Amino acid sequence: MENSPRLDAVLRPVRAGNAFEETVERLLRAIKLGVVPPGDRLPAERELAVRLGISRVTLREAIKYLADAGYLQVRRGRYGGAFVIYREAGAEPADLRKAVADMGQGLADALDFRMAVECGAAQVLAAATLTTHQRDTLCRRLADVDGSGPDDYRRLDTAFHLSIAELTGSTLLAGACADARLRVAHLLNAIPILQTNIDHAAVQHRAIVTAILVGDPAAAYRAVAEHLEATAALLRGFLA
Amino acid sequence: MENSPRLDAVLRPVRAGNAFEETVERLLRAIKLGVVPPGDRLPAERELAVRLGISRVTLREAIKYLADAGYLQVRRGRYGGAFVIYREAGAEPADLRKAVADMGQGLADALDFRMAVECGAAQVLAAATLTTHQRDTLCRRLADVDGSGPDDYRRLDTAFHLSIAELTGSTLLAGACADARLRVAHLLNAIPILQTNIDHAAVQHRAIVTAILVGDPAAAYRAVAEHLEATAALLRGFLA
DNA sequence: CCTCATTGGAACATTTACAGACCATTGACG
DNA sequence: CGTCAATGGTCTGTAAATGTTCCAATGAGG
Repeated sequence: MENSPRLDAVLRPVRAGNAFEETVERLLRAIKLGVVPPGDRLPAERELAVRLGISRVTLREAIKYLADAGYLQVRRGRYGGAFVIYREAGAEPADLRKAVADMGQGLADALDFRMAVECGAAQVLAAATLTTHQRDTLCRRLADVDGSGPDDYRRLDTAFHLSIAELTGSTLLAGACADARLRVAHLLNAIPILQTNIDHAAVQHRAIVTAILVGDPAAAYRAVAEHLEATAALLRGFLA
Repeated sequence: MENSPRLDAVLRPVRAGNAFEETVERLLRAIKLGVVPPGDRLPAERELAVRLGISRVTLREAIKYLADAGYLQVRRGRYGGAFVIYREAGAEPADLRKAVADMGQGLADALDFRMAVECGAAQVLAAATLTTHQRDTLCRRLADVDGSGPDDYRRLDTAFHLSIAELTGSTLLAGACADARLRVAHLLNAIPILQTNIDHAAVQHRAIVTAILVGDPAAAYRAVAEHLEATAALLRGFLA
């Protein structure tokens, strides 16, 4: 019996890189996913270092790097901090084509991963008994997306999708969804935001929320799958 | 707009502990999952260190610890190595209760994660067009479990479940499923293997395979969810 | 019975990461 | 207009982890 695939899956690297690299990656994720919106600041260094479980020195190196790269602006003194100054630039179709090609095999991998993990999260949430607070949060996030302007759309759309995973209460699941989304985030950002797409997405978002509130996992799956398949098909098109 | 929950999900600790602790944990999981069956040996230190992305010194400390704890026997010279001498002892209900209590909040987290990710994987696979080879592999893994003896049951059951994720072709998804299963493996091992459960599981396994082969994601979800919910409910019972 | 490739064992210098203490700056608020 | 709390900036010593090199043991195969 071959057990090499499982061996590879289990005996994989213990750590993705050194502390500095992992920290940069983590902060970049928070920035690109809009967890900390442009103009806002990261938590204070001392607090953030504790959150991330690293030393302040290492954190500062990562912040320095991101400041040099143009993502953060650091200001001293009380009411200072590391402010997000990054804003997603609209990419050219040629750039998107190149980005898709660069991912190669990784694109299908990432899309499948995202599909599995977001569908799973929605179903888990639909199968759970929700508190009033959970229902309210979900509806509020939906309203946020619907009421957003062009500048905020991506960020609030991301917030909506991630909140589904977060509401399950599983940090592992939330982390997986955040990871999945980040892997395709730069591609999604390169797709122009058309009113048609927004309207279409709004209908699908509402279907997802309804299925979850009603407690229908099967409907939740169909709604999420349909929603994600739309963008996935668009991206896959660039591979042909 | 509150964004603290998303902030917690993304800005969480970069590393679970020091390299030594993480390595011990990783090896222990490989052993308890049966990825390296009793009597077999781990890969050579030099190779394993590369696989795990750590130094040989750190790996050796972890191996030393596991040898002292009675999981491994280390032999020198050519054809030597670190041999697995651990055999799953039927755990006392008290031990299981303690183990469940120790996981605390992490248990619900892990169970939800596993549910989401395994359901998602099965649905992705069911939605895909499968090659003959994929179908054969799936059926073979199912047959392996059905034809297994008490000693091999856990290991082959794990192999069956993981092969679903592997067959999607997404390494990210396979990794997530392996991770999910590893987190509850030691609890599952503590549950006695009853013929009733095996028979019940066999029916459910067959339902999962059928749903995937037929290409029915909804049925795949129901089958996997029902299968996982059985053990999840059992474990949750120890929290009450 | 010897050889030797392969394996674990041990020591070294170097790099990375950490913890903690202290300094410098800022701006809201009294 | 000064205070001072909260923030980033800097330094030092310590511990952890690494990379490298060499040594020691083993046993299948010649």
